[in-house]
Amino acid sequence: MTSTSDRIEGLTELESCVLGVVWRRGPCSAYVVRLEFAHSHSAQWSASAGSIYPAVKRLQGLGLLDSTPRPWGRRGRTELTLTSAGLGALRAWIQRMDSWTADPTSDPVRTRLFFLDALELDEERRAAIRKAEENTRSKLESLRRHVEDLKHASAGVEYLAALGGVFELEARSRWLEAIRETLALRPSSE
Amino acid sequence: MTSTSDRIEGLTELESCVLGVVWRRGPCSAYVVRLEFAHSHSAQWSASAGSIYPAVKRLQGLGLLDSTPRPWGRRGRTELTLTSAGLGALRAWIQRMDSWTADPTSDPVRTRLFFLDALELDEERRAAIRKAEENTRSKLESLRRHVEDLKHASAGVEYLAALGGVFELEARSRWLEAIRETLALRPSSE
DNA sequence: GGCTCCATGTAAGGAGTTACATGATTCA
DNA sequence: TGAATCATGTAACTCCTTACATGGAGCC
Repeated sequence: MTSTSDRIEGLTELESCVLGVVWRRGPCSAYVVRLEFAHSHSAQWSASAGSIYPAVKRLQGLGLLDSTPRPWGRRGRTELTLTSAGLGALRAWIQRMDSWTADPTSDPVRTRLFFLDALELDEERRAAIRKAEENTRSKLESLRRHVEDLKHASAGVEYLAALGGVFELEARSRWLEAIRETLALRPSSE
Repeated sequence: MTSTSDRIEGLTELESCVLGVVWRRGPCSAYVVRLEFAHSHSAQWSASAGSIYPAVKRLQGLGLLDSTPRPWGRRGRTELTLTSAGLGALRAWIQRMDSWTADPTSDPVRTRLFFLDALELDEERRAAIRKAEENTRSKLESLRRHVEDLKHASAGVEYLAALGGVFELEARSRWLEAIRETLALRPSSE
């Protein structure tokens, strides 16, 4: 038996984020939600129409979002608003802060380095690490710019949250550096 | 047109990891691969039979894994080995180190805190952050133990890679602390 | 003999992806 | 008027999830 309240407690991350975006951007179209996801600096979601529109539909079905049609051209557009149940679901999602959320995230760089010894030559290993360091450095630069923008837009919690990404990438940088230095001490396989 | 080589370049993270586990554990059964995933400290995959066995089948179909039946009871069991194409695919996957891998990961804690202001009271916000800090601290403890074990097992690169998780959780800890302190300075909404 | 792991799957369902389709608006 | 962009979808497909089924091995 799956009740509606079970379903609401088990919203996917994407569904919950949609609620959050509608909460923040006030009444807005699904397209605006889509852009918000597209502008996010994380690689998790593609923000494809094929994920957002169905998610919005599901949330409407659960009574968490309302849609009110606004005249616009001949087709009109629909504005989404949070229902009070939707606001409740968003708050519950934040407050529940399930314990699994604190697990180390699955970092694709870490995943690859886990199997680094499968490469043949030390030089290849060093090259892989260098590439990871360069990628991380360049992402860090653009993320820092983005976070500065948020800061100056006095975006409050939005800025503080985004700062988490900077902390993460800085930590990854230091970790890669540590690995590079440790490997340099290791007897070479070449 | 989707050629076989396209498919091999586009292996999912899970498929590539399966190759990696078979590479590391030598000839082994799909069940061993499953356990390896189950013991992983990241929350990404459930290591369900329904994901591993089909993934192994796909990798066999692509010629990246070989399976050789070994007698065992009446049903026998199958041992998986990497083909040379499989080893090549694993190495290519590591070396490609696609640039998206360096994006900030999608951290569920960060995602939630992004919408922290949707909560009504400052006390609720503080409670949410405290919970995140406690969760992170407890995960960090068990992860540190696990990493120490790897170190003493002289697991080389395995240890260095796992260390990345520790760096990540430590960074999250510091970030949460910074947020908590910043919020304490903010004019209260209560 | 029964209970609990070990081990290997399958079936149904759901969510997200890519790719396509369509129409309206804006601007050069 | 043609191109680009805004805006809203749909269809097919793939992978992962949950839940179930099965069957042997080891142990009390």
